[in-house]
Amino acid sequence: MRKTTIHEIAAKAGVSSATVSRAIHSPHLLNEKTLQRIRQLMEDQDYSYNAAAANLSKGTSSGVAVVVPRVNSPVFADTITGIQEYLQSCGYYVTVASTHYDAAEERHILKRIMEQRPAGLLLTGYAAENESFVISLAAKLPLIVMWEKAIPPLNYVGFNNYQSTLDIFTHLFSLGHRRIAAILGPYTKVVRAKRRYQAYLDFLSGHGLPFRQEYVCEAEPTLAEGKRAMEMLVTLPERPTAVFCNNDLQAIAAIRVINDAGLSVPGDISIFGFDDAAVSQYITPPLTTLHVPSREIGTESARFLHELMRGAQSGPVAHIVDTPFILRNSCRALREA
Amino acid sequence: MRKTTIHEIAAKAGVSSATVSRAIHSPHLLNEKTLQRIRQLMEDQDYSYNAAAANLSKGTSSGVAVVVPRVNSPVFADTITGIQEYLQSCGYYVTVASTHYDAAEERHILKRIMEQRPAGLLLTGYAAENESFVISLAAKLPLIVMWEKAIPPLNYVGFNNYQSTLDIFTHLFSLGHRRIAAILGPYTKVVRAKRRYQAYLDFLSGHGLPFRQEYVCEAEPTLAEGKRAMEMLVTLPERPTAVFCNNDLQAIAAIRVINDAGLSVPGDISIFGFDDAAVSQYITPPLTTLHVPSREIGTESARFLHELMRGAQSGPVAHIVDTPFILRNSCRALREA
DNA sequence: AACGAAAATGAAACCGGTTGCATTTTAATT
DNA sequence: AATTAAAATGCAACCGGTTTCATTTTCGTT
Repeated sequence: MRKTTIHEIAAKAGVSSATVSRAIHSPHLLNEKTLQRIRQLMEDQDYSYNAAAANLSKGTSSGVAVVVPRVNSPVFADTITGIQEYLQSCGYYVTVASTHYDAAEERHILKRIMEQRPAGLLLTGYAAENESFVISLAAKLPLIVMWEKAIPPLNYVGFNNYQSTLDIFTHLFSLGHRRIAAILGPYTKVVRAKRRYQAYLDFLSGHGLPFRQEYVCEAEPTLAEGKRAMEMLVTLPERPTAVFCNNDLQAIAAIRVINDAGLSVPGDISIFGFDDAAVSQYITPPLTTLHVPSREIGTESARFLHELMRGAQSGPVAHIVDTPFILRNSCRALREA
Repeated sequence: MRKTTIHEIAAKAGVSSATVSRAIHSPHLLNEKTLQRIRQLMEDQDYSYNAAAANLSKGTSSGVAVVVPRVNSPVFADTITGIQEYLQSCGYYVTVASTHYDAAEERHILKRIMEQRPAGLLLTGYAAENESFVISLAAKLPLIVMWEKAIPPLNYVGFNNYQSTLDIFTHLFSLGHRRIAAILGPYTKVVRAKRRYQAYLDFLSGHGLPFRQEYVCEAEPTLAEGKRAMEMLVTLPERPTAVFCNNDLQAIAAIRVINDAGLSVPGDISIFGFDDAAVSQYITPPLTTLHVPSREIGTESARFLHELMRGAQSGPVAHIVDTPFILRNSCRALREA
């Protein structure tokens, strides 16, 4: 049951294995008849190219690894989709790994991935404490950080999480809101979330608003966690009039909780989401949110990575995607009672 | 900038490369001092294991390929998550490929994947015309079909799409509905969708209901397509009183369309979804649907695959997961006017 | 001290392509 | 027919681990 090799094909075709190798990769420089003969043989013998052998010989593979905190978040799923579709069409295959927002696991995963000698690496952020490690990786292979600005020499495709978040709070302020709560991501662990938290703090102090511990929730970007956080907020003696949610899933769950408490969105509480998940425009009320072009981040990252992998010596990639407000109906101006 | 190899480590440690190889995989059969010395050297020299070399030598890799129609469907994303988490913890890495519901692409992808000599293969269904090809693959490596019953000798973890769908229609019938429309998947292409379509046909004829072409929509399982389909249905002179949606995303979009048309769910039209996506319980009205344990399908498939890959000679895997109704508020009994 | 079994290690073939360079074949030109 | 450039193909070392079988070391026993 052993696999046929190019050597066997070569023997039967009366040529050398080099010629068979060329038949696969550079058919144009073979004699037409030889080529036909070899191809026929490969067909007959059910030949299957052995990528592992090629990888070893060439020192690299046609694999690209994507590292995300979790696979089943809508936004990362979109990003992965963008990457996957683009790279698959270029002949690369995409391996996905998840870190569960854990720095140690991230580091371990990255090491294991490097053993595969991938052609490129796509990271969704990275833990702060792994920064120097990531930089050392970037010296070894094409690498792009996604979803966040990264410091040189790292390439990135993302946006300014700090600024975007700040803009949202400022917007809520301009609508008259003063009691503004924030359901944030795991800011003690994730750089991206940390920046958003910082934006919240700076917003408060910048507008002379008091910091209230009970107005800030650290939650994973899931429906369940959004629910948990909102359940806490809605029972507060002094309820917030507006809540920033770190992602749309949390926002959707928050709306449900608010409704279940007999309150209305945006009547009693305004909700501002983050990401603009596909489903957000279909819910009731349609969600006001900030659009993050998750899929485009994937596609663009893949495109740049592809260029780097093909050896383009372009300067460092620093691509900032646009994140416009999507004003729908879950947020409105506060009318003074 | 060449990578350090075990041979270099061996030379510096004054041992043979075989010993270094053992230090990596079977440290217990090395002398303690030798082991320490080698490990120290690996650390100092920044040694990185070359998986490609190992793959070639061993004839297999520690990679598992997952083939899905599309990555960013919530249900497949869940399945992939389940797979990924399970297998990553077992030391495998997971490569994802998508077929876009295209048989030719599926076949092409599978061939390319086989070049990687993966340790196992996980398929989300497969195109009907590729069946014999898939069966031939199953003879070469551990392979499990997910989301659908498969015929021997194929292993599968899934459920009976035909029966589950039939149950839903029967349920709607028992609620008094007679004008029942169906937004189906791409049944001309996907086996899974084809079976559901057949269930619809059999339901109609089984209950003496007329087949109306305008009541059946072929649509991809996306929000946009669900919207398109429902927009068509809602303008029909004789509107359906209940609509089966092939997946929850379509159902969510359908509800929005109905609301926008000034009608209510379930007041005017009952909606029955499929999948029980995480978000479905959070929307308004909470969606009545059929729960598909997407993540569990992934986990179970991964578990079985893992067993097969470790050489367990268990009989064929035929695991049917439970798909209970989740009765929420988008569906109700028809009261005769 | 001698012996045998167990533990530790080495030698080298092997996995299946790749590729630079050499060589042969073919075709074009004078 | 001779010359030469171009096209086609071969040779063989190489990529970096793995693994079988043989050999050497170590160590407990008598």
